[in-house]
Amino acid sequence: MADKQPTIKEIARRLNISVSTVSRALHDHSSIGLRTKMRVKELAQELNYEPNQTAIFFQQRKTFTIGVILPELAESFFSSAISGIEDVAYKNSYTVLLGQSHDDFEREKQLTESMKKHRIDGLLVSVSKNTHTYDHFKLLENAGIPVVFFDRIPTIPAIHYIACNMISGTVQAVSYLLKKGHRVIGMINGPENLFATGERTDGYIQAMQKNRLKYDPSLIVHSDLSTESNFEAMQQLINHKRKVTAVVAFNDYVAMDAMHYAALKKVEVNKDIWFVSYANLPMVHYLKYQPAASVEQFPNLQGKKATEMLLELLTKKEEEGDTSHYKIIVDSKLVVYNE
Amino acid sequence: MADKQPTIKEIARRLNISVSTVSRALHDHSSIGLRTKMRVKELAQELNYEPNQTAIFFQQRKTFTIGVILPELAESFFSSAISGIEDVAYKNSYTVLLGQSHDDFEREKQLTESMKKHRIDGLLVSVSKNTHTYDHFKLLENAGIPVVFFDRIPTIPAIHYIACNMISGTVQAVSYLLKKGHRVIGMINGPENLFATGERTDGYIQAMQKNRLKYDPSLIVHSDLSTESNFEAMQQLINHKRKVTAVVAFNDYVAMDAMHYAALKKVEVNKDIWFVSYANLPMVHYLKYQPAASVEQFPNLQGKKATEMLLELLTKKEEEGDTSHYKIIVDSKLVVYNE
DNA sequence: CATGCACCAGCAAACGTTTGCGTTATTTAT
DNA sequence: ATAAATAACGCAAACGTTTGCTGGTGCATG
Repeated sequence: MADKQPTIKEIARRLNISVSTVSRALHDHSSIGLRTKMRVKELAQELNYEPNQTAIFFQQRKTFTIGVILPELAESFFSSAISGIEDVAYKNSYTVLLGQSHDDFEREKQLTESMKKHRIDGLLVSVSKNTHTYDHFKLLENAGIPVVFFDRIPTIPAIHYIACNMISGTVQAVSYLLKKGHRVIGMINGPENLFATGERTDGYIQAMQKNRLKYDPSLIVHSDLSTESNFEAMQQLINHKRKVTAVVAFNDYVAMDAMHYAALKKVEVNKDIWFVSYANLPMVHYLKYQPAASVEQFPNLQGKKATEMLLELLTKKEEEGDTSHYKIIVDSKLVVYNE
Repeated sequence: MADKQPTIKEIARRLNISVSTVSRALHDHSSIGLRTKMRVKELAQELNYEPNQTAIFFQQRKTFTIGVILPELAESFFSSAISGIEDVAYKNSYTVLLGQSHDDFEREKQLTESMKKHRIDGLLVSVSKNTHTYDHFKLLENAGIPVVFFDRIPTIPAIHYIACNMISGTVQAVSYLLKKGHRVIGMINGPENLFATGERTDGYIQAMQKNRLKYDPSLIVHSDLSTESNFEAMQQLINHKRKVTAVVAFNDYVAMDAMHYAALKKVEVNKDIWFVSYANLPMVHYLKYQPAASVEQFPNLQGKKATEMLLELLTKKEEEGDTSHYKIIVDSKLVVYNE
């Protein structure tokens, strides 16, 4: 076992021809005679020759590998995304190098370093919650490695990104509730430093304006997304001086906690109070308390688009010069459950 | 921007010394004087030198990369597993190359090929449902690339693997139900060709024997895991000539379907009929109908252990000779929900 | 004063491929 | 027939590192 892998050299030696000829023969280069091509290919087959990719990577200064850094693989949003990423990469015979930051800024930095060393051709990243500086990404770009951000994108200019516009979905969500007759709509929003939090707020306000209703800031409460914090937020809404009959929750987990808390306080879900949330979960239908609708963020699609964007950048790069930045926004969309 | 990456050569040129000296200086080799070391390191720092890993990989015939092939990243079981894998790999400064087979045998083969070309140091794999031959893995091993199987393991000898023993958990599950007074316990099992299906059956039988009860094969029905099939299976159990008061479901999804179907048929869950399932899901607590208990399979742990095993094999390899095969079985464990 | 021994540093090969250019036959056009 | 074009292949450099071996100092030892 463990035979030495045959090399191009070996083939050349056996056939008494030069390595360059073998190489060209294997690549169907036009300057090699049909006879020799055949002989080379046959022997290659016979010896089970496989080109040494590491040698090729080295020689070509290209690895056909894209790095992916995201916060947490176990989160269903990201695992859907990576699934889409891998699919597109695979179809284009690229390979995926993986790293999770666990929302740790330092680890994110280390990962970018490590990936740079691995000479990835490009990077896909969804930044950690604690990322506050972006030099580590700039470093990659300066080294000619394009970076595409997805979903969690930094608030800096001159980057490529694809993100989901939470505003549209939020507008739809709030409008849906308004149409159902709700007038006092609460929102359990996320941590204030998150981009996605701001978008939800904007969407809420826009929807109110569109319907010529007054916006009451006290109806938007914030949670750090822990269960306790979610409970607390829900408590605030229940105790609000106005009677809140509907709640837009930051995501499904928050919604589940909120609904749970409401039930505890004898506020009946889908009777006294209604919920709309953002879809991270595939199995809302099996839940004890179901939100009436949920905003879909298309993680798989985002992953795919991001990868396509990156691959595009990789081919464009050869042609140089272009300094424009790609931005794609996919609209989120409200999915109303047929109760 | 896009400065040419400085090389060891460049440093040598600037310092008027040889490349070998620079290389050794950077590695703190004992045969280099302190003075030169300092000079080299300073300049390296200044130029922002980074060793070209692809060159090193090539030169050392080692990539510090492990491949991971699994069926479906979006499945929570596997995303937990990969999360554990990445963690251990990262801690040991290994890198993870990713591929999903989508339970497609051909794609699995292609992935192993691709990974072999990438010269991964080792492979972690959970085989696809349709994998019926294993030559593609043997090929890797013959090339000196160790393969460790996890969770979904082939039924062939002489392999390294880590798997979860479903028997123990199943015995616990059935025993639990027996202790609760149930005497007619149904089981919705999976496709018959799956290893995990057999183990569940075995566990069921063992538990019955242990309690000196007669085993009734007609109480075990099979599903292909689709919702329709799950419904059908549940129907069979409900219509069974004996009155089934408890059901062990293949996994949480199956359980959810089964419970849903039971409810539709006016068989009240956790009153007329009780469920135990296998935990793929983190949020059973939020479900409308909850199983009374669930068998934990520790995907994250399996991933970790598998990676540790692989890394161990990688270091052992240097010492050669050892042809033994590692096997680790982690026991599954029943988690009873405090209703 | 010669010998030996640390100590430092350089030379060159090697890893496996690709590719620009040069060389030799062979064919084609004039 | 002769120059010119073409076909088929080889030479050697290059990609960036590591590493075995060799060589040259300076210094203490015999």
